[in-house]
Amino acid sequence: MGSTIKDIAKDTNLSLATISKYLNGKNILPENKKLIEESIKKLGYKPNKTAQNLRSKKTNTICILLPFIGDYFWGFLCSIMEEYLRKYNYSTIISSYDAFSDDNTSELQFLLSKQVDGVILVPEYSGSITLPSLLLEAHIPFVCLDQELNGLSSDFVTSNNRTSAYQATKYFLENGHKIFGAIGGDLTSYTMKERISGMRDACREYNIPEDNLYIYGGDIASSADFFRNIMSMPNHPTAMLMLSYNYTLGTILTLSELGLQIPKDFSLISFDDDEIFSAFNPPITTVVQNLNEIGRQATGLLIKRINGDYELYPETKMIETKLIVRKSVANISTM
Amino acid sequence: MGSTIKDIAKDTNLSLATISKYLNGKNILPENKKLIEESIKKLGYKPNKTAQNLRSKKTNTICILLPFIGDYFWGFLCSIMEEYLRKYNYSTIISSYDAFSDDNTSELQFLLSKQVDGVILVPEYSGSITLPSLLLEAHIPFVCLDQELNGLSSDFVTSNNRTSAYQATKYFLENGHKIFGAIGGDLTSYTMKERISGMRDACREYNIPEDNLYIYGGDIASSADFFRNIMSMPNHPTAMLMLSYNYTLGTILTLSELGLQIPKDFSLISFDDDEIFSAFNPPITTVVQNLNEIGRQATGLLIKRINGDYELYPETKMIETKLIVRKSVANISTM
DNA sequence: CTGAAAGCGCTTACAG
DNA sequence: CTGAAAGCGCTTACAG
Repeated sequence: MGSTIKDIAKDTNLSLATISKYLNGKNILPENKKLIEESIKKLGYKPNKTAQNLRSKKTNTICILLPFIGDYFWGFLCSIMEEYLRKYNYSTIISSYDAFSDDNTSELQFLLSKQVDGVILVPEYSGSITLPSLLLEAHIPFVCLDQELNGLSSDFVTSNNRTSAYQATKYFLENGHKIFGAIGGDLTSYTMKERISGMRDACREYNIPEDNLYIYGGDIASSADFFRNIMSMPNHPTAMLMLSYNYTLGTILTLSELGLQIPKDFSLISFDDDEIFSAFNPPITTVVQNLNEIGRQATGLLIKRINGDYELYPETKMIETKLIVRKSVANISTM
Repeated sequence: MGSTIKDIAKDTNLSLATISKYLNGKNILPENKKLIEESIKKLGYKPNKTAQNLRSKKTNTICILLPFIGDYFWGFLCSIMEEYLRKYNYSTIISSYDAFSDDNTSELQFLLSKQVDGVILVPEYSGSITLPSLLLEAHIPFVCLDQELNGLSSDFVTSNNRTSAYQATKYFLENGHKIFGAIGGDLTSYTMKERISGMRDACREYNIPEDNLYIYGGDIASSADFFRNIMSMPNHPTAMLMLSYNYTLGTILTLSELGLQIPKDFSLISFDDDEIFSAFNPPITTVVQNLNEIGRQATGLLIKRINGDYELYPETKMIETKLIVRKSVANISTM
């Protein structure tokens, strides 16, 4: 079907080796280069990656390993990283793995048989280290995203969760809020712990007692119950930081159910932005992660490791977030 | 590093060919089979897929091609299809392409160089046929998902959009609603046109005049304006079908802003389900697509084509949806 | 059923 | 800079 390097060699009267050199950007005579290029065009030649991989023992393929693909947040990040990797001349396989299994050998088999050059790993939670341990043993370079691993040091790229929560909390404080809280999912995960630490940092700075901070972790329905309970207290919070997207939606609805208006009756900041938050009335103030930078740093670091550069290993890169101020936080300091 | 077929041959005193036959499930003597299996275990042998691919000219790789990966809906479906494909012994590459480009040759190059055996294609809109045309020319089997192509016949798997909208509308009608509508994004796309046809089918059946049907397509902010306008009319709709997830959230918030309660003051059905819809108060009635079945059918059909079976080509598979009745539709027939 | 040999399409030392 | 030769790890006819 397609033409091969042999056809080009025959057509140009050059050797296979010379064609190969051209393909790999090595030095050849300009006149030969021209000959080869014409021939490639004429014969519609395309290098066979499979053969290249077999010979060079490099697949130029990396795998993004997710606990479960069906998550909106990771989808965006995957496309960003894919684009960066393409620039490095790498192609990307996206696959999922079972983070709750004690035995990830089948996943390792997959990576090994695919001969991927490296892995970008998104841990489900900080404790899922069976797969990372296997990668380490198999000498497959990998970079962790988002969650730091417990008891296993590795390269690691994440948002500066602590600082971002600190900034959001500070914004509450500057607007006169003195009792507030946070709602989210699994609070034992690395990212959530960091965010809560950031809140406490700000409280300490402003001399806000621990008791003024209401923090809840659980599913959406139970967190709505928590929220209703807390709002029935006489000295209830005036503001809350939503630790992830879904909880923001839930809380907004609970508020409207209680007949409370944002920001007049209650202030809100949400982690992670979405088209819908700016379309809301009022538009919601959010903490946005710099996904592009996360993707850029993670891929860059991985390629560096693949190329054998283990300078500063293991390295942690914290990417700054941005507080997008819209209209969901009221200034109550004059009250 | 890893052991090869040669090592197994040496270790078992059998020939390369015999090992290969074992690997490919051909008949060999039971005693040899046992020998080989022991040796494989002992040496930790793993077949090198790259070499297998090069020789057999089959990569057992298919590519899911999305207009943009960062979409929640496709993420789920991708993981489902990946799982099915794994059962067929295929691995999956997920990649994105530019649906608005007139020139998709770089995407084709990518597929060609990766030597994928087939493609599952998600068109951005019905008119994006530059890439499908190239696939057709290159004799790469592909199956379209979700959107039917304009002016290019191909295998095609989608939800039964028309029937699902018909059923939702009928549910409105059975509950006494006589003026209603739909809100969604790009109404010129195949899926949206089908859904609107389904609504009209139901209206015709119940002798509801065209004028009682308010349909709007646009972004979330402008559709909120539309909704506010329409609700200020004296004879405003009592119910609406939300043609996609985001619009449901927007409309719920507009309603609460207007001080209207679901379902007492307004009824709602949403396309596509999400955890949050059942956590809402009241929980939202939704039309859910059978993603698992869509994934199963799409992968099954593609594998069939790859294996050269072109029976009934081009084939369209419409997957039934399900109306999940919760509490967002009021019965107003006694009013 | 088994094995010796050729070859998939390319890259990699090694001479020249 | 160029080319002849070997070989990456496997599969595929072909004899036996």
